[in-house]
Amino acid sequence: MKAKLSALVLAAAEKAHTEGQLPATPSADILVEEPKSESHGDYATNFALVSAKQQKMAPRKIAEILQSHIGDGGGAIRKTEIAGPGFLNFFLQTAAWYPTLARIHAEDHAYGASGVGKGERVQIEFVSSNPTGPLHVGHGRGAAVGDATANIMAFCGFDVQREYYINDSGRQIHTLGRSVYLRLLASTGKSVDFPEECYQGEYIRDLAAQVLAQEGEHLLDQPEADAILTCARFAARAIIAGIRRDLERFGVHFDCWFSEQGLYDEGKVDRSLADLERQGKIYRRDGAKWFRTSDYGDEKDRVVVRSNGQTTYFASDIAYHQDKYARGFQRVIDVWGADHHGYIPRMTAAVEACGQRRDQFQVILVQLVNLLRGGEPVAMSTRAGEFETLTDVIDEVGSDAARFIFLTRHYESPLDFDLELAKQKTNDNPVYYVQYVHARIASMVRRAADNGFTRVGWDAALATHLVAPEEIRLIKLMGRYPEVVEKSALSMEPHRITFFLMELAAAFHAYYNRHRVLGDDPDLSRARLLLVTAIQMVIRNGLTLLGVSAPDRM
RNA sequence: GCGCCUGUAGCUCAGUUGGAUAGAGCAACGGACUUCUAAUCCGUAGGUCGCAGGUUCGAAUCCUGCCAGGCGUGCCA
Repeated sequence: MKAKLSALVLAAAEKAHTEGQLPATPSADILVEEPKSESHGDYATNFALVSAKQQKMAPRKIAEILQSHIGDGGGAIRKTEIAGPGFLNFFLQTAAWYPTLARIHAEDHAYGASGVGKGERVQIEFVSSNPTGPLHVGHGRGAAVGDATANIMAFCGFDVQREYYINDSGRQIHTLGRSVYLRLLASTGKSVDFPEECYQGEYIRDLAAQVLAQEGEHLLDQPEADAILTCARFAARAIIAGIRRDLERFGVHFDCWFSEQGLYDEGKVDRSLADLERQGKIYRRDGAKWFRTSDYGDEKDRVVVRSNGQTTYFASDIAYHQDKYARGFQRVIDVWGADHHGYIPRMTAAVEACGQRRDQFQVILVQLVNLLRGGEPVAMSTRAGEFETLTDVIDEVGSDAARFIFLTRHYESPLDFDLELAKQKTNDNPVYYVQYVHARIASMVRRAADNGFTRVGWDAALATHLVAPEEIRLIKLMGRYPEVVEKSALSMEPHRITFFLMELAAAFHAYYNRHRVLGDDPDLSRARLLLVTAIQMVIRNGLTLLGVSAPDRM
């Protein structure tokens, strides 16, 4: 409808220009938008205001000329009105809204989908938590944001791959192995010092018991270095398996689990460093090797090989990102915790130095989660082992509530996650508010079937019974959904869909309380069933993109 | 010091990418269950959009400078 009006406005302006009423050729980017207030019509254009300078004419005068050429849009426009400084407002015929409803019924599960992504190959890498302990709530937010973004982009025609990068190499894996080994020694009765830098959580003791059960007593007779390596490999594998389980529970599936160690094993890190060194992008200083990231906008150069010969994480990250582009992704999106933001300039620099455009690398920086219980902060420290794990939170509040709450805020703002609030099945908790719409309508459909209203398909004649202002408002609102999804995909902001769903839910609940769907008039009842089942489809489609279920009963 | 993020109603947050009179939820107050699910709805009240300039027909939105909070700033990961 919006596009149709834009075309109409442009045609009118061109006609006026041809007839000599407008001096300049009208530019093509005509903006038609929905005014906030209904008194300003269903749609409005600011063409007259925007083009006043170009046309050298008063905005209201331009609007008048435009108005005289607009016509009735093939019967869709009831009236036009010039208002304020020069807006041209459109008031549509009631019947102009029915095609929107027809479209929802026709497209059903696909309503809201589009092809704006044009098949662009995009990779979204998210969570990528180090395999040294279970996922906590912060990772949950990254998982919800990454997964929903991937869903939404895929729905909009992007070719999306989800990836998890496993940091299974380097010092913290060694620390993990050492932590398990020391707990293992302690469990055999030896008195050992357990250093502060080791992982303190209870799960380390469990892993120690498991590795002992699998490897047997001879593990203790091995040289310490070998035993630690065994423990490290065992623990990392077990923790990754646990992470994978937690994510499955959370409804998150990855297409690819990518191993950092694999990059080393295949020589990709060495090759990448050698290439860059040959190109003069890496140099030696103070016994270390430095990458010239400052040539690409970073504030200073960064070490890739330390003077002790060990590579830094940055080195493998460079090789890793090169590998992503080598696999054919046109755009790479990394979802990181906000505490990594200092890493963005150097990673962007590295991507550019390796021959990609800056805009082919994007970072979604997810702000921190403050976990609360009844308003009181819950301590979260991995080292002290007293953190709330994601799986505990899912146990307590459920996957749906957790995912929805993670997506009720722009990812750039910090989030207070209150466990008590998330559990409440009241209107404090927006997830149930939205799901309730779906369940209520499902219940109505069941009731309708009992009363002999077999589920009716789309029927244009029947739809003309929908004339109440609330009904038109609902259709209009649903008509906006495809645009919301598209903007959500292009800006990578899933919360837009969450807020849209809450708005649609509010409009539905208000309608429900005011109008009876299943009443004495069979045609009216059938017409209203057409309306509410469309709402049900839109709610379900939106919840699905967010990774939240749409229940038939609550 | 420098960099990134944030600042909107008592609280938690939206704000259609520069539009008209800035919106929700919670909390407060007053109402609606003999009803298709009250996990709901209706109403009242609540604002110097951090502050000061600038850009223009028009600014919560863009630019500059301040103020406040969070995070970062390693040959750590």
